[in-house]
Amino acid sequence: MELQLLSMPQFTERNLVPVGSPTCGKPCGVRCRLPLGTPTTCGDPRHREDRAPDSKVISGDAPGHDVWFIRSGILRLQRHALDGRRQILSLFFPGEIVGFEGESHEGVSVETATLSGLCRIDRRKFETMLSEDKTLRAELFRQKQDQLDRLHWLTWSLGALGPEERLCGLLALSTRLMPYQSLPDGTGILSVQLPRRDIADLLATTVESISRILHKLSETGVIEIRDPAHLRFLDLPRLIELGRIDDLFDRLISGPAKRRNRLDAFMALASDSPVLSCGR
Amino acid sequence: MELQLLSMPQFTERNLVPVGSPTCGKPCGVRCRLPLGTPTTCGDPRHREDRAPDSKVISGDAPGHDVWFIRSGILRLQRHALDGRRQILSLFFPGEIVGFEGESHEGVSVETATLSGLCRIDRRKFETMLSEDKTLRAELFRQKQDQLDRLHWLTWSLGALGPEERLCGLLALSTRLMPYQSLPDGTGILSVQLPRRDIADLLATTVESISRILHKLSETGVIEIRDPAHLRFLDLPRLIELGRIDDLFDRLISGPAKRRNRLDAFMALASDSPVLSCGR
DNA sequence: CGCTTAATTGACACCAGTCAATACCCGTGG
DNA sequence: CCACGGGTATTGACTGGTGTCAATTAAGCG
Repeated sequence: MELQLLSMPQFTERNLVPVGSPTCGKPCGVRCRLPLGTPTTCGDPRHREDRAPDSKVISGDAPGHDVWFIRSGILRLQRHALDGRRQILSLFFPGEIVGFEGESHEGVSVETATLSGLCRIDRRKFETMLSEDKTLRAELFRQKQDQLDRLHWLTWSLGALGPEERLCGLLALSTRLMPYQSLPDGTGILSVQLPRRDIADLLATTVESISRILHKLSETGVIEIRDPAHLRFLDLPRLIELGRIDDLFDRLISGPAKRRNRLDAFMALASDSPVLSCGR
Repeated sequence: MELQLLSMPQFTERNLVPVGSPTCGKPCGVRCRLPLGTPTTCGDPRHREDRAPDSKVISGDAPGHDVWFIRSGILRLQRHALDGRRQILSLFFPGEIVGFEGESHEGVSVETATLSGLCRIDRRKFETMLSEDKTLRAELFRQKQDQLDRLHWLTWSLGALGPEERLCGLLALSTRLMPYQSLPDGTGILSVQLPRRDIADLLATTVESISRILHKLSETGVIEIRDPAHLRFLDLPRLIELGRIDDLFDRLISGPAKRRNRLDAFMALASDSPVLSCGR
């Protein structure tokens, strides 16, 4: 049972919003401005687990009888080939539920990409909750659709775009997925939460290419590299353009909220869903 | 309203199982051995539409207030770039429901890849059916999961494998997705339903590469090319190996059936679901 | 029997992955 | 305080696979 504590030396920096501006009052880790799902805090501390990066959550081989709720951090759904090649198929963000369906195939696994706060839920208990709570059912359905949307983007990118375009697209999307501070002058600073390796394996390219592209972008004046984990976006519109996500941008981000309305119409419920009182 | 009749000259051949062996009694078009979903025939002829290949079903721009049930044929979910590049994100098979959610983004569209028999369902009516029929809800959820599984395979392939491996994988999977006749000697004949162009755009490669790979495989003795639309698999295990889907193979195919059991447990219902009495 | 479209084959160039070496950051221990 | 060590990021040189372009063949249909 690998339960690990918070202070992992080499990652403290990565998980903070460092640039000097206290826009959000709280300690503001990954919680900051995340429109996906509802990063509810788990009430019962007994079910909470704080995980260091690269810690295994779902192994794929060992089915594992738990469902996970993400309180904070980013998880990755990945797949390894025998020769070591890895492809990240999807990322999971705070508020999302992982491990109930489809994440426990042979060969695929789920791990933490960053320092993460999870909440463990017993599978049977979760199924009971599902059968009783329409709101939760609707939420789960919604999340599944979100995952499909994101996967559609990734598939499109991998198939039709080059490495540079893909990276630009990801960067643009990251303004909504990771801590991003808009500055008065229209620029903004992104805290890159994912290590290079994960970015590379997500976009099906290499760390070398990532580096090259990033520096090329900085020479073009699109971004400014403060340090490897902090990028200043000088021209976000251009980034969106380069990433060919003009149309996808809104949908992929604001989708969840809009979609919920349509679903609620027939899947029942009225309240705005605190969603999970986790465990108990 | 582009309702077209069955006899499209240049595709008659492609849509038949031609090789001399009447294994399946009926006229046996795409209906033959399709484990995905339940290709129920639509009772009311008024809602039925037979579509020629490359006919638009969902435009993406014009929302379109219909949901579609696939009686026969294969549909493709695709996305175009401004410069003409196209990526096929997913295929839909008989028994599946299309157009309810997530297929009507900006930029993406759904078209018929082969001659197809559809059934048009009014969106509002469909929503009503959904709210009343637990079975249908469960089925829809199940299909969403199936699409995720298939998309996971595609994403994995695009990201981690080369064109040759991807094609081999697709071919292996096609034994369950398209008409495939197992012969006594262990070999089998696949009727390729998709035109080269669609295969290329699905696997993010070119028709030239497809051709080259196919002929290379025939020289290696893995397959035999009877004609462009009919391949004889001399060594299916090798094909599975080359496509790196050893583990995925079963799951991707038999998944739907198994999964249903788990879902039904809490999403209610007992019967084996005729699923849709379409329209009315 | 000629037309259009699809499929094949060949020649070529270039992008991006691979390998290898260096620079950088950070935490540790002397 | 500084030297060391491990990991990450960066940079450079090289090569091979694949896409691109163009031409040929084959097939299907009127």
